Amino acid sequence: MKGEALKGHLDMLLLAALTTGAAHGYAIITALRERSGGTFDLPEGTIYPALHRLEQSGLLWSSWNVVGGRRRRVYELTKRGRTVLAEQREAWWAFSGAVKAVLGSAT
Amino acid sequence: MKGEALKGHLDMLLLAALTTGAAHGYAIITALRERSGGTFDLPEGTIYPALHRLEQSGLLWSSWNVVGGRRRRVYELTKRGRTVLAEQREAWWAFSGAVKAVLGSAT
DNA sequence: CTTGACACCTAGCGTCACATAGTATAGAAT
DNA sequence: ATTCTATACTATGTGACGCTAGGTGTCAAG
Repeated sequence: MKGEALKGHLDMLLLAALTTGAAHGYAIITALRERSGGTFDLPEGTIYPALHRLEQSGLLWSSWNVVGGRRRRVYELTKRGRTVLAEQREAWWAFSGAVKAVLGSAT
Repeated sequence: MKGEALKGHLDMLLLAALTTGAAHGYAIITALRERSGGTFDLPEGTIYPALHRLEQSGLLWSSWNVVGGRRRRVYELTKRGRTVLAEQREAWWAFSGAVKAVLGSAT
């Protein structure tokens, strides 16, 4: 993973990572790394601001939670978050389909 | 198509559009629109600077050409352009595969 | 003689992933 | 005791780049 490939798709990935249930930032990083087979190994400076952005937009909500002396901010999808995720999923299929079409038109 | 979905993938699309042969900027816009079924309807302010960038990086070369009183700058892939395109293709498959994995892990 | 398709160019803007650095706890290692 | 690693979050700054918005000019059709 390099460059700006993620631009515009990160929000969708974060929302998608939360469909399986609430999670805190660090856990999301780990989950994305594992589910993507190591492709998405995102730095903290990428995901924390993104989570804040998503919460501010009303797509996530968070609550504090202390586990073993460590405080965690646990995020969960809002209803709007689910709706937006569905939209972004569709947009992703359109996008990736279009890319495939362009790439494939001259293999 | 909205947002920044294209970020980091535009170069690949432009290179891919030129695998079928030389073309000028305007024709590339049209080709991308058609091949993508209308999904990629890119403004001139997007593709012209991108083409300049690619030429400066040695992935394309261009020559002027006049057809019916209209001047066109015709672009063609360089050898390095083909190589880079191949790399970006692979990167795309890795990327889109990883996205699919994350999206799919909780349908 | 205006409209619209063709064909190119560039200055500047805004977004956003990422780098970087700092704070803090817990457990294991030395 | 101390250092290291993993966990966990915050804040600020930067740079790339797609896009907006403006400009130039040709040609055919109405």
